[in-house]
Amino acid sequence: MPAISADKGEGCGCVMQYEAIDLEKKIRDASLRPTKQRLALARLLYAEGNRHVTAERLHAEAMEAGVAVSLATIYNNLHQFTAAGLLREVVVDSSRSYFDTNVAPHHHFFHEKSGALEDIPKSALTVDNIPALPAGTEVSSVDVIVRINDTRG
Amino acid sequence: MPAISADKGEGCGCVMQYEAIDLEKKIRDASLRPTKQRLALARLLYAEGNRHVTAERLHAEAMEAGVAVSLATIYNNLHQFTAAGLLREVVVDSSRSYFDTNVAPHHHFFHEKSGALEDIPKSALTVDNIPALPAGTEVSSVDVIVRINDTRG
DNA sequence: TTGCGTATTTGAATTATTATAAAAAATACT
DNA sequence: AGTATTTTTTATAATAATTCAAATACGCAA
Repeated sequence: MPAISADKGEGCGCVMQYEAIDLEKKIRDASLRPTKQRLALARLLYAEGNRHVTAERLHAEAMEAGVAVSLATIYNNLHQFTAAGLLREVVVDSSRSYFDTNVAPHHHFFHEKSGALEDIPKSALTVDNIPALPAGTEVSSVDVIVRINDTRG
Repeated sequence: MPAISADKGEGCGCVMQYEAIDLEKKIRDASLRPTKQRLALARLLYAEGNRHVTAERLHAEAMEAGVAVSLATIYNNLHQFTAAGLLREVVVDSSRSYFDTNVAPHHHFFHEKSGALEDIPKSALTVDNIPALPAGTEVSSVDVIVRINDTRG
């Protein structure tokens, strides 16, 4: 195996090169090692706009992209990214964890039937009059989930 | 074992009697049979004010109260009660399910460290300006979770 | 480059939950 | 009451999501 490999040979790679450097910096700044697996996952996560991903889904995408990573690695990295503020965990369904690449404060629509998540910008929704907190505590975050279903009637 | 037993012998039992009748009606109205186990669980759930319970916890309480119910029964009943509108499932932590005996619309404080849940009355908090929903969908519920932590600094 | 210490990866284990199938209990019918 | 029918319970197995700890690979210093 050559020290410097092209991974995916096709295309000019210019943009990928920029992305790669960008992502590598992102990872280094989080004091994580830019390993082949981690970079591949970062590429999948941050390639195009904001995403809501489950571990299972990311694993499938990695396999599909020809990167053989174990599920345990997926979980490790999702949690490390979350701890570093590169991802945010969204709890909507008690049976699985979703990770959101949008780490700015915002809320969510959750389509109960399909399991799909959609961002609601923070500015598009207001939460007011939060009552006094229990003594000795402070707000860590305010999560609003608007659960929606198909109209029927 | 006598046909009519007092279960817990101490005390006058008057209030318990009322409660028992009340709970039996509640269960019957949900088209469920008032079995010994189901009644015992209902008693534990609705004995005193609103509660937030996990399956594991309810099971422990049942055992402690001398009622031998299997974990499968706990899950069955929690789900049946939820389907009947007697309980509401609250998703705060993707690793376990909480069931809330308060089925009126309201929100929650969630203490991240201890895992404790506390109700916020619906009237004590306002959510406004929910943006337009995706086409063909309607709101099923709006859940607000105020995640809190111990003050430190 | 080589070797070392630590971060990372991964197969195996663990946990919460659900499914199954047979026995027990509750209700319905007569 | 006596019997049939249906619901419920439970032991056990199965599954899904997640975590653990041993083995590996990486990045750095010499």
